[in-house]
Amino acid sequence: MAAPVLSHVKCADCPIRHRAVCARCNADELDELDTVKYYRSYEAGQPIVWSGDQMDFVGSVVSGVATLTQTMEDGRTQMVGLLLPSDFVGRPGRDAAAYNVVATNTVMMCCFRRKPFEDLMARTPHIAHRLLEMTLDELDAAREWMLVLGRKTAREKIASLLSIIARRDASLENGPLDRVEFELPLTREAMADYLGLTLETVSRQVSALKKDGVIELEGKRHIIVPDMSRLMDEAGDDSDGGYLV
Amino acid sequence: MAAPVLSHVKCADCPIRHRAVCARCNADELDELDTVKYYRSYEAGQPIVWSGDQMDFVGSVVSGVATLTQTMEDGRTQMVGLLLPSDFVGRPGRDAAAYNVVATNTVMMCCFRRKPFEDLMARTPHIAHRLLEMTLDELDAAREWMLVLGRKTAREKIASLLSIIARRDASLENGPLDRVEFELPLTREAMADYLGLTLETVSRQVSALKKDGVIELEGKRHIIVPDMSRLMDEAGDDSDGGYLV
DNA sequence: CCAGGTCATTGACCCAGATCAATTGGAATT
DNA sequence: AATTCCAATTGATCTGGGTCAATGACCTGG
Repeated sequence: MAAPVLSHVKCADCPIRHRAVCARCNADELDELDTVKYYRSYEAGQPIVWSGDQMDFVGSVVSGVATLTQTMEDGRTQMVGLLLPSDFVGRPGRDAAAYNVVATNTVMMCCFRRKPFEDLMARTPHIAHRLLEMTLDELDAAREWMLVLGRKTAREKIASLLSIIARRDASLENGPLDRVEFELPLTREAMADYLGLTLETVSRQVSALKKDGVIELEGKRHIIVPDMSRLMDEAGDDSDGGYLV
Repeated sequence: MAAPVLSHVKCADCPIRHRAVCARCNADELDELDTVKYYRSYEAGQPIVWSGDQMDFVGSVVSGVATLTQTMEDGRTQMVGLLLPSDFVGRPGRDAAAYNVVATNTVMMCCFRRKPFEDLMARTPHIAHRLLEMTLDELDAAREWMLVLGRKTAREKIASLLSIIARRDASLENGPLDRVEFELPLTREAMADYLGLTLETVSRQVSALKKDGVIELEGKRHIIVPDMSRLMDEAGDDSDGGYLV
């Protein structure tokens, strides 16, 4: 996991360097943010924010993976976003969280108190502009996912999820795109919640993809994709973008 | 359909007064926009923009209804948004459209050429800020819809859709919230595409809701909801927001 | 007033994925 | 090595919604 390209960013302690927030910020602006910045880590399974809670910070994921979920009273839950390192958390201008954010493994967050962040945002067009950009990306991802949820078969859904994670992972290393290898950051149940399936169906379809040689498993979580284009075919994916919230 | 509250907006010709774009703009800014503004109407079924096309304008829907859809190569299609009067179309900063936008009936659009609009946006924080706000609303709507697509039954899906349209419509008139009456702006097929169902299932579930007295039909498109809270119950909806893209 | 077209309803049957239930396989604890 | 625990697999069965097909209900134009 080499450091991404984006540089000239002041937040020196963050390995990911706030790709999300700071890509176009200059040092002065970041100095200001540094004064209200803090780090916090969360254990696997621990809630980071809960739907309806007052949200007093925004920030980005430094390491680990967190999920964004929505729940009905009867317990049915749907994941609406997956937060990987460098992803931004929080909705400037809104004070209550709309979703549950839960750490799936040990998560390190780099947080800014919301008020100062919003003040800074109001004064520096760069940041506001960058945030709009990011929000549009998330919107695209959400809408791409609507197609997955509404119209794809279970097998295609699994392939779509694996393909998104693989591509996202592969963009960090930058080897050739045919063979990709990665650690699944989700339990079968979490995958099911993302895909609108049951965990049994997820398990069956993963086994089926393995039997058909589309993927290889090492243990239960380590996935090897011998041929990315094959996987993307299985996903029924014409998209080349590959966003992920 | 009385004119909404938002005022002090220069775009005099638009009945809806650009709630979306201009809520906080002052006259000077709007004068500038007026010089690059034009109107265009589209007939039922006519594409407004096509996925992948160069998008040279942004704008808002003045009247009529349009759909935002995504399609797979084999023809499966998923609606990812419904555009009602006052909704904004276009993604500032992106030059290619990501979805198909199609008029479902006669649609009047008020458009701004994209370049001048973006220039204005870069100079006036209000507009950028408002746009971020709107995009966050759309993101919430998309994510709410992910729950509908992933976890709700066919009956709940129909109830969710009717409830969203009814609430959106009812907020324009402002009678009591128990009895609501409105014209469905979608064919059964379009509803199916929104809900990730087939048109037959949509038809069956609409009939079922009618048989159970949750809704009444007058013709095929005119819906009467005698008791909104009943309908929202059927939708399994705890949300009070009721966003719609 | 009838012909043809579009949109919607309804029925009969089927299947992908849900549900219920038993088992396996590690990893951690004792 | 035995015990617990939890994630995951696998099997058997059921069902909600898909599929295929026929019919109805309006329109619009001739």
